[in-house]
Amino acid sequence: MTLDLQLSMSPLPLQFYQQDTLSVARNLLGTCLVHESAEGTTIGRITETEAYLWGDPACHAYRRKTNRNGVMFGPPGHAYVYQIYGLHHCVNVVTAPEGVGEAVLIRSLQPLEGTLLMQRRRGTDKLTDLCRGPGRLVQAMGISKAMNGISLLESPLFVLPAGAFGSPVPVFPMVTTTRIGITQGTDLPYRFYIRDNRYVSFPVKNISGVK
DNA sequence: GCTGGGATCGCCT
DNA sequence: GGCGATCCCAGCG
Repeated sequence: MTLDLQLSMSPLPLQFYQQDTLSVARNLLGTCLVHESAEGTTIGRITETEAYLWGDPACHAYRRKTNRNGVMFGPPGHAYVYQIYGLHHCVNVVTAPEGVGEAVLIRSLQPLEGTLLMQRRRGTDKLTDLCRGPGRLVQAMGISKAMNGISLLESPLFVLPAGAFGSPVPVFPMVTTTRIGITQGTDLPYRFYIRDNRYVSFPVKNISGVK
């Protein structure tokens, strides 16, 4: 199938993001994140996610709604982009009904289209370094803080179902572990990734279950 | 108004 | 595997 035909596929609909947050985190594995920018189109298969839930001390929305986390309290199916450590940005998909602050962090992608553009944006040729890690993938995809709050149901930023771009749509083994880089809620098994995939940030760490 | 911590990365050894 | 860069914002006063 050509790129044009692939892109004619429909983005994941609102109903996808209305699933409970852990289901969204699991079901995002294997889907394809697309950004149609002025520089060109980049696409990556989602290989690693983390869920951040209501009542979860590691969740940015744990305490209350603020300017920074406000988008998390909005309707599902939107992008939550924030800056971390003053240098990098991370992208989440907002889940849960309006008023409930939950989201899924996208931690890694397998580059599928626009890899030359990704290499230029990242300043490296190494395929595995383009989108492995939340800060890296945001840079490779050309996602900016200005995109905080935009809808994920339409261009320029959206997700195509698993099965696009020759994904192994049937089944792939999924690993469930604790989350990376947090100091609270470290025991919660809210991180998911595709097993044996090279494009994962920290494989096989604190494995609590393999499906 | 000030202070400290944070869902990271790249470079160094 | 360790560490420095670097800045927004929440929390406190």
